[in-house]
Amino acid sequence: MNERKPGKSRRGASRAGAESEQSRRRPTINDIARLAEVSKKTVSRVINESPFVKEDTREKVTAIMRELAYEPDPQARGLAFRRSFLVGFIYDNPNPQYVVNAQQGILDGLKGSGLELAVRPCNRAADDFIEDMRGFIQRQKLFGVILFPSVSEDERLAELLQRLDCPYVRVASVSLDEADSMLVTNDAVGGAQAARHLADAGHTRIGHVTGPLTFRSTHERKRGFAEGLAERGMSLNETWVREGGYTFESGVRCAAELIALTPRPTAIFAGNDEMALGVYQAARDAGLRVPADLSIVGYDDAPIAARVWPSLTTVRLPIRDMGRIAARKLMRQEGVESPEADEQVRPTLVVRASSGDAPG
Amino acid sequence: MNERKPGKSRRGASRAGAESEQSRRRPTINDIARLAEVSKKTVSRVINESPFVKEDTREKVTAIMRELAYEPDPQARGLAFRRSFLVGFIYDNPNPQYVVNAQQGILDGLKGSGLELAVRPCNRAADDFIEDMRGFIQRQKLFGVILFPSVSEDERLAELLQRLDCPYVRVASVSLDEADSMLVTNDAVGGAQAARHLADAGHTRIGHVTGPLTFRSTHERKRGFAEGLAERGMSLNETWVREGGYTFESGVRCAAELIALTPRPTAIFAGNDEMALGVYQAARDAGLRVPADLSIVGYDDAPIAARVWPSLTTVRLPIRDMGRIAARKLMRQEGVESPEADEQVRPTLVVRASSGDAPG
DNA sequence: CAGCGCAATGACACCGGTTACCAGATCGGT
DNA sequence: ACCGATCTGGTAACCGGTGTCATTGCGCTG
Repeated sequence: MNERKPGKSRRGASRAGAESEQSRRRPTINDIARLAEVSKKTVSRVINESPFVKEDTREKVTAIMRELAYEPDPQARGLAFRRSFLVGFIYDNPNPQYVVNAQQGILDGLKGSGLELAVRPCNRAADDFIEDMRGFIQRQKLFGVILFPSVSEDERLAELLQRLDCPYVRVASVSLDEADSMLVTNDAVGGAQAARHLADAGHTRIGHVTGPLTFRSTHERKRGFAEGLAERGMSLNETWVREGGYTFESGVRCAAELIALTPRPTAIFAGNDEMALGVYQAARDAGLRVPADLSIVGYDDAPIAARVWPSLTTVRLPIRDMGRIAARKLMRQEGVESPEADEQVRPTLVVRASSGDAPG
Repeated sequence: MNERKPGKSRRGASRAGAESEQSRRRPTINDIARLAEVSKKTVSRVINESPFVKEDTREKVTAIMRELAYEPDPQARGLAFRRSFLVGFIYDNPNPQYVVNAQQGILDGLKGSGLELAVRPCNRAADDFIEDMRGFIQRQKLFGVILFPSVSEDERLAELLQRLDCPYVRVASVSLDEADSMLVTNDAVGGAQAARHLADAGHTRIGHVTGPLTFRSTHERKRGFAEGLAERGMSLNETWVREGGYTFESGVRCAAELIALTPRPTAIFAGNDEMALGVYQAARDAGLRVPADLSIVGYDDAPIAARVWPSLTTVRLPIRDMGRIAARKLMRQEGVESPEADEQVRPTLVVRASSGDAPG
């Protein structure tokens, strides 16, 4: 008698005919061992690439595994290893484009390794945030965790991961941890590129709508922007800086304030593309033409940047690459072979139609 | 001697001090059984909500589980159940917004159930597509799979899932399967709404840029659109219909063709927002004002729809809801309690600035 | 009061791999 | 030919749960 609740599952609904039962069942390590005339331990050694197996034996076992299309059961392996083959992707970024790209990159990096990706959005402001994460990490005995901004900047989570002995890689705009666990995005470089581009076009009154000051990336982008201006003999005028919230609405509001100044800036560098679109809106509201009256530069190169009119000049972040690199970093940390050595992550400026020469 | 490859893992690197070892280890079912003075089988019964446990016993066991913050190991359970607690989300939609929303919805539905979500992008055109999927499903012994368009329309995959006895839910614009496994998106309803909206604004020459004809949704949206026009005593003129590819560029191309006709349409219904933006571009190229000279309606309500100027009238698809409903459908199929009964998925028209009265 | 049926529980094997430990085989050196 | 060192492979226990089946205790019936 089955003790489980009913549930009209289709499983096991097949007829009792046991004819091809043997051949239908997935092969186990015992089947391989029997056919190869070795012990299951030896098969296990082959699976785990132990060096203590004679070449002949290894080949024989490998051949049979291939023949039966044998795939070791990750659950059983995980149980014995006291560890799963699940990599956790924990994120709290509201930008879908960002999340999907990061996720895709991580999957690129994981491909072929036998590791699966379990995704987990989170809310850092929630009371049970840490408890929730602890449950996820510990219950699933995660192989490792990959963190992207802004949750990557959370020290409570980092501390939890260390305490639970769970390997992780943090992607962030500044180094917060030991090098092995960090992938730095060089946001300052992107800021500097935006600054040089606008300065070289002759702009001298340049505004900046920043992200929330609680984000590291905000400071990095601003710092780089200031440095870029400095290279051209200018300096960032705080009068023309406003703190936004990485949202469209905040972009509108901040840009409207900047445009209302006398003299007004002739160019605005927005901390992300979303806010840059808000700047477009504010410019339209004020009757300013882009880029004739006002040049605009964004950050991220969201797909929308190429779709709006005029198309948006912006700093492209290689998010997908970052995901791939982060995944491989994690694997290498854990002794899994991965094809590629470390790469540098560098933002690049994509010049489109929203930026032009300074008026006058 | 350790046979594994090195890998400078931090795991197990802690000092040998065994003082708090006992209390640090996660409790197992044996610990609970010992403290509750019952057999582990009885604890197992409590975990699985078997009805054959005396109320007293259940309470005692539950109390101890809570006290020790015991969480059964999903790997061990899965091994014994011959099934994992992983739900697979297989997708091939290129639209990040769509993917993230669907994913978020599925996670909403799964929340608190103990099921985790493993994501898997795929390429239906690849030679090893089915083999790849088979590996994923069988190796991980997936609890179930959720499919969104367009991979949800793939019959080879559906057949594979049936053969492997893996439960699934398909989200699609038409019913392709038994009701339990299907969540229908009623795309025709959305098409009809667009048609009525434009007809009521006085448009009589209405163009339509469709998606690829290989997609079911394309036919549904077009069918609904035609029905909506019919309700207003009009009919869809095939002269004003073009097949696009759900991409920006195809939107530009098709709209340019339509605009070049004499007489030209005064309104265009695009099969998705991406193409609708292409229509904007074509209108600008032709010197037409939106919506004064040309009204435009899209489909999806992508975030960009509210950001462009003029903002885009479009049909909103409740993708996140669809994800939640799909997840719960899957759970209910498998006898897992889920809080909510079935809901209907209905697109809604969001009227913005890109559509207006017919000129003249 | 014996006999029955059923709720409640436990003993034990098993899921598919792994490690710990041991024993047999191989091999070069003397 | 003998011996210890070095490989190689086997056995048993274990990872943390579940299935099967037997056993216990109890209220009810005849």
